[in-house]
Amino acid sequence: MSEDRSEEPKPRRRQARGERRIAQLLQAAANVFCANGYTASSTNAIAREAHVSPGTLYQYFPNKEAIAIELGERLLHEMREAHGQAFVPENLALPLPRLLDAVVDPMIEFNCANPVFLALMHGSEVPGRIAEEHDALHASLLARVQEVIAHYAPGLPGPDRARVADMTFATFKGGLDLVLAAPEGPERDATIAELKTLLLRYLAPLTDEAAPASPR
Amino acid sequence: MSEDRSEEPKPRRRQARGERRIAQLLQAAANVFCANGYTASSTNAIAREAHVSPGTLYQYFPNKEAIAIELGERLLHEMREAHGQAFVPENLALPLPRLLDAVVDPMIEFNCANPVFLALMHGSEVPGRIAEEHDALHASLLARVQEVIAHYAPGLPGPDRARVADMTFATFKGGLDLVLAAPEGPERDATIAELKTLLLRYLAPLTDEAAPASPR
Amino acid sequence: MSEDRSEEPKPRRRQARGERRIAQLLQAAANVFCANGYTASSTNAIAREAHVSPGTLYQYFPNKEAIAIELGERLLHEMREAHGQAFVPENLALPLPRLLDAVVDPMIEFNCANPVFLALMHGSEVPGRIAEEHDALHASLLARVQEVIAHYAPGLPGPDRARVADMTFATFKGGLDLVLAAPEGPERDATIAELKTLLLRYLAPLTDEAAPASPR
Amino acid sequence: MSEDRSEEPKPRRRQARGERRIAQLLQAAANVFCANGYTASSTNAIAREAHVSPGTLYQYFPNKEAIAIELGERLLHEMREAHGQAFVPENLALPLPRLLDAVVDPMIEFNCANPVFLALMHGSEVPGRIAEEHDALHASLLARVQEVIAHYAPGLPGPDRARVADMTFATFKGGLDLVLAAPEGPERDATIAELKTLLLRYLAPLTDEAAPASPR
DNA sequence: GATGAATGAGGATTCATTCAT
DNA sequence: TATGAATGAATCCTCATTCAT
Repeated sequence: MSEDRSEEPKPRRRQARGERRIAQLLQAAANVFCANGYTASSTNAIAREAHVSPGTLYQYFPNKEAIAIELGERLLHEMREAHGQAFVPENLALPLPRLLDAVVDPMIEFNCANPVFLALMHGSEVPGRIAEEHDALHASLLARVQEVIAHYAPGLPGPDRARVADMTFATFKGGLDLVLAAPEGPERDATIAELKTLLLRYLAPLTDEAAPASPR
Repeated sequence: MSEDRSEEPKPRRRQARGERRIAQLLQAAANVFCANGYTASSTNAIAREAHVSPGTLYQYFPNKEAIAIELGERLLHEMREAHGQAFVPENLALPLPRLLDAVVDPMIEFNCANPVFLALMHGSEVPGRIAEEHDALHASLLARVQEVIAHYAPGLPGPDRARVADMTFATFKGGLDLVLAAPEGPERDATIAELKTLLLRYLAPLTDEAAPASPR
Repeated sequence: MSEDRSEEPKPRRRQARGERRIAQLLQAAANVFCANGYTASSTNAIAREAHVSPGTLYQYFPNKEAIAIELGERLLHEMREAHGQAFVPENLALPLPRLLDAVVDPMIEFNCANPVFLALMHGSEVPGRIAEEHDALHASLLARVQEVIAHYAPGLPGPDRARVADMTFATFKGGLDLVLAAPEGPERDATIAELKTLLLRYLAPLTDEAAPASPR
Repeated sequence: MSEDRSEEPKPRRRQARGERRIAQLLQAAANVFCANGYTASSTNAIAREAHVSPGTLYQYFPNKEAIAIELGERLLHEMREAHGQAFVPENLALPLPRLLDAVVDPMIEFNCANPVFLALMHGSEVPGRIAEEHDALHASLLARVQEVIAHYAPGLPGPDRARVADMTFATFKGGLDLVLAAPEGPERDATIAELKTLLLRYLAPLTDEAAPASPR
């Protein structure tokens, strides 16, 4: 609050306030989106949750969609910064079960801490048509999965790899729903373990060159 | 539901007319829900799609939610009637890959023919809190999965079985999204095959006592 | 109001009600447009003036602009029906002063009775850029003026005729403002007379081949 | 307004700065009013156009209306200073056609250079009720016209003179609309010439005592 | 002064639902 | 039964204006 006079305090202050407001609004949006889903959330409700007037909200975001987009981007960055090391080369060298731990655990942790993330991924709730807004979020994560798969199953042709990545990701999302729905505690832990088992069983044959890749 | 033959036809007519209206409205609702998602669908739009006035719609359904519920129930019944034999004892005796074919294929077929089904399951899009309306739908299907799992892995303790069923079902839903998003044709077929592979790899160890259950 | 039972009364009633509502809404819009101008008039205010809810207004008009358009068209039709005979061949045969009486008087009368007309012509208040919505209204009237001028000054080249028509019409509009601003009574009458004098002096030389056309 | 030379420069600076701000804001307002009309112009848009914050705008003007008023007054002064000599006695001695040139040409030039002027005269677009804000502007110009007419037609009784002045001015405004709407170049020039013809034909009989003043 | 964040009432428009016919 | 007119609260968003810094 007191001005440090050897620096540029005015703009700093202003921007700091603006940033705080934005964060506050995004947090409020996260709460409201979680509670009602994106479509059913109103900008007025978000403003109310943030204890600001609707006008204030619109000073920072041009419309509802922009809030979701910004929220998604922030979450993505946050996730990368917090758990980005999951995809470092060292981890890629791990055996699959360990890699799954390294990738899935922080991901789940992050989603437990930020349940909006899933809410945004479920997006505009229209199946078979993913809203552009959430596309980026989705695409970015999918790319990660593809990388890992490419590393583990280098022999897999591109289209197959894409399909496996899609399926892996879809499965993970489905499992994540379950994890978030489970009450925190042993039940949730067991669900997490089960999800890892599922992914492991699915992906192990891809990397296991000796074994017949698929029993079909 | 079963037809009593040889009785008073007049009231039957009335009911028949009502039934036709209801079917018409539900079909319209299905279209609209598919196009826009449940939340973004308006009852006026449904009435319009059904070539009926809003007042008429409310003569058959007390509110929007009731439409979704009834639609879900009908779809469930339809699914049971059309593909209920998937769960007959004969199928339960099949080896797992065959059972998967027997269960998954009609299920996917049904969902391709009735994409609302998935739309309703995604429900009110709020993760971690399944709307009561779609609960029944969900629960009913889950029960089926549990039965099959109970049959295939009789030694599995109850809680584990529930968890496996949940996970299986969640995975199936996730895969179904992918299938419906894929363009009809070879791509969709490949996605279906992949989904079955996934399920097979997940479930096979449960039933395959001789084999090492899990590579972990 | 009473039902003639040998005809189709139901639809008639409905349509009649709708028509009445539309008329009521347009009348309300006329009042509000007159009082505040188009831009500053709110649909809510129009609905309030019509003693209906905003929703009702939107059952008959898709948006504010549509109200202005419909209002303009109705006024135009009304004007044509009420005073369309001003342009009949008999009048065209009159000497210019009589023609001016025949054309200007009913026009002014109509505008006194329907002051919205002018409000709509002033349109979206942006000079040099006439809103499309009111264009039709404007164009239609202008065409009439051109016809008369073409008849009175057949030797006038096309572009000149257009210019004269534009100027005549602009002048008339300007004079109309004055007329409407004047308090009803002798002052208004004098203003009307003055406007006719103006128009006569402007147009007389065009038709009066014998006289020296213009002192310039 | 006139500069007192050789006095304290400090306060002058401040005022100078304030003056610059005001000029900047008024110029911005002019642009915005021209583009959207008065009603549809927002103070925020004006501030933005002036590259200034809304707060700054309100430091110089108490409200939106005050901006229009001040703008109108400045334009009036500017017009007087730039073209005020149009009304000097020498011009009044000219024959009417020459006087029209002397008065109309600079007026049109000024309006072409400052199209807001017309926008403000059209004012709040409500016909038959001239907003007080623009009243002054209007009245001032009208007074000039009255003077000229009084000079040219000294025998005209007061009320008639007022009416003629009103009509002349209204006509001029209408013609000005046309002029500004015409594309710069020969078309605009022709429109200007036509407007002068119109005014000449209207006013000539007033001054031309020999001729029968009005054919009515 | 200058800033720009903040306000909250108000604007256009929609929607679930009701009601008179 | 069926209609569609009617409702009014709620939606998204804007704007004139104020205020703390």
